[in-house]
Amino acid sequence: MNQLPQISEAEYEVMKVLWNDAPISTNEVTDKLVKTTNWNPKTIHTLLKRLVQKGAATYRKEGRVFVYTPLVEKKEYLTKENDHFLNRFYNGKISSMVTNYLNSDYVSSEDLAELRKLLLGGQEEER
Amino acid sequence: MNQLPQISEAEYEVMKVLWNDAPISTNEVTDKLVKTTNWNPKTIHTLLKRLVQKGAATYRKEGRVFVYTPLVEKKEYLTKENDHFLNRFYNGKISSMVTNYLNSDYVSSEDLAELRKLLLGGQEEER
DNA sequence: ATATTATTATTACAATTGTAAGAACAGGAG
DNA sequence: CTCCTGTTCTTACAATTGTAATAATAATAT
Repeated sequence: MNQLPQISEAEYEVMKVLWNDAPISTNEVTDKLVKTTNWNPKTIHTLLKRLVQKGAATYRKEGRVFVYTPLVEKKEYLTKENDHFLNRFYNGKISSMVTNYLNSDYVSSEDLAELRKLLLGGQEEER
Repeated sequence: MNQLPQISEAEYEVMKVLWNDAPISTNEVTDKLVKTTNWNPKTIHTLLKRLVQKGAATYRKEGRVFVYTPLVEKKEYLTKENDHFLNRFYNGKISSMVTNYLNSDYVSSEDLAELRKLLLGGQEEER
């Protein structure tokens, strides 16, 4: 059924905007990303177009302007990327990743505390 | 000083062999990878060569054969990839990643149990 | 109606990657 | 010494990606 399209790193930044604010016009997307990146608006247009080609997003004409909506779900996409990452580097086990992290002096202690809370307390929050 | 080279996904599979078994000859690398992948030996040669070009590995002639050794450390490389991944998808927070995981019915319960143990018990193992 | 402007569409181009094939060369077999 | 063969070196080539520039078109202002 699905087979999520492959979304590049730059394209993913655009998807984040769509996920947050869709339906959103070309110009709005551009404005947002020009602030958070150093991309030329033309570049952003290209990325939007590629996302549509790939089936990751769609648009409708609203007046003379295009308004975009994502077609792939963020959660589904993240799950795919998680899997891929863990399989590639940690044999599919998130615990191995965490182990590496614990040994690397690169976790902030808040992050770590939060992790503990998650795993001890109720892990059934829906949001 | 460092600036780790960028190692592609296929190249990374080769690096794993080097990390495990270096110093290791072209043919040994090839044999191993031919078993675990569906790559042509020629492809593996290309990958080895690219790794050397990139400075991720080096070799010495041993008789008429090349023997390879990694130049980048696995742990260092993993740390870099972790960071990159977490920044890209989870705002740098491993706890966010775990949250996503907990909500995704894709963690095995053993993996989860292990994770709990890690975070509760002593996290000061060196190996 | 026409010129200007805003928007979308087409084209560009180098680097990286996956995936090898073919050429060159060096050592061992005869 | 010459040929075969195993090993390394050079070249290939399409897809994807980052990063746009230029062209076409539609709407607006005059």
